[in-house]
Amino acid sequence: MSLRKLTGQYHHGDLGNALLQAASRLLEERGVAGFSLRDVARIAGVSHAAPYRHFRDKAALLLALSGRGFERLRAALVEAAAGQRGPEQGLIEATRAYVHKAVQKPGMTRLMFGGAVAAPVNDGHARERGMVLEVLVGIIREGQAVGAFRERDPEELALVAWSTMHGLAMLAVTQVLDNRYTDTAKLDALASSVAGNVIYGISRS
Amino acid sequence: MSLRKLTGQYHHGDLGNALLQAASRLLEERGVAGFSLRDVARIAGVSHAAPYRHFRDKAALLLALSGRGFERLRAALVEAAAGQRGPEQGLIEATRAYVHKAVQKPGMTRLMFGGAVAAPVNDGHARERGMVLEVLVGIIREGQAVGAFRERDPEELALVAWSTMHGLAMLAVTQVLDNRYTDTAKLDALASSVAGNVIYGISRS
DNA sequence: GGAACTATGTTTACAATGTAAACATAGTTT
DNA sequence: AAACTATGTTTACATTGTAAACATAGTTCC
Repeated sequence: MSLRKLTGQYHHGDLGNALLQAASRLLEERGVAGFSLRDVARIAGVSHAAPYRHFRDKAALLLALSGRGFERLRAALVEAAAGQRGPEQGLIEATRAYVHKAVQKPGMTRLMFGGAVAAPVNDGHARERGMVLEVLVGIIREGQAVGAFRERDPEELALVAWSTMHGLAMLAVTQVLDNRYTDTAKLDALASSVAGNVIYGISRS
Repeated sequence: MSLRKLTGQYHHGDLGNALLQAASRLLEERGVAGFSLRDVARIAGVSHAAPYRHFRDKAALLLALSGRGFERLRAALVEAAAGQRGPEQGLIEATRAYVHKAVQKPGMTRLMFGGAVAAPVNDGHARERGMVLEVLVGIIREGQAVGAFRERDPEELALVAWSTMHGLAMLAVTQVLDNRYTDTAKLDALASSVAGNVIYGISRS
């Protein structure tokens, strides 16, 4: 394919990505509920049936989109945890990043974890989710190696950590934390606090 | 109104509740995504427009439904925590109940926390949600009174607990805990473990 | 006891959506 | 350049949410 036709002619050039980008925007603007394929096509400036050349159906597009979400989440965790003093600090930073990312893209978060879309989106990404967990397992293992964390099944400890950060993130996204924690700074502080609590729990002695 | 006409005549007798019940069933069977008002009406055996005499629109029905969900969740927590040895055990039981209830009714859980439906459902129930939190705050306060839990803002500690149980519940519902924890007993054990960890964290000394 | 009133259902109608099918056009390959 | 393939567009249709007009059953008031 040639370079993108900026003149917007018959062939778009890179519609697949353009659609995903438009979908991402729409997702944040109107939420999972008010999300329509035809609007995505409209935003991308193509006919309403054009998306079907790139995605089998609506669910497939959303599946692809949430796939990106998982990958980015994983990357954010890795980046946050990397280069910290120790595993404890790494876990705290990961928690903050997790919550921050969720709140920053609530539409995406709901798509990924809300179960708003039919089966394919929920069942898919088993591997991607596994990779998110792997990051946490890695941190736990590190902590155990240094003698900071309790010696128990690393995956179970990782699930404890994941549950906590995930729960806070979801509560925040679902606006359960009304008023008091809408402020980013306060939410961030709460995230640290929550992470600290996990660490207390899984620490040795 | 007279007793319900079992003959299923023109006037149903108690359509409002029948609709909610049908909706609940449909929600679990097809998920939030494949949920249609017309199907609800079909199940209830009335015309597709009949629901509009009881709910302003689809969102209103779902709002009412999730309202019930919150109330039942609250009740389940209270019941689980009541009559336990101490606040610690109470918190553990509450956590188990929370996760259990979520997994038992995944459709409802997704409705309540998934953000799958437009604004009204998400923004509504601020009070109901607050009442769920209140139960946890109560347990925390109790624990502090007995000297078991650390002296910090009870609401913050309650949020720590809520985050953890909520996170585990959501991960389970979203089927992130593949294979290993699909077994109810194993999930239950994980819930206890997770609760135990929270308690370690918020315990005194 | 019937007449007006109100609550509750039904039918009809319509716009938006997801998706399939037939058609069109542009790049690519031979 | 001719055939092929990938990528868009149009047209068509079933499903949905919802409004409007109509129908019927309970209720209330004389």
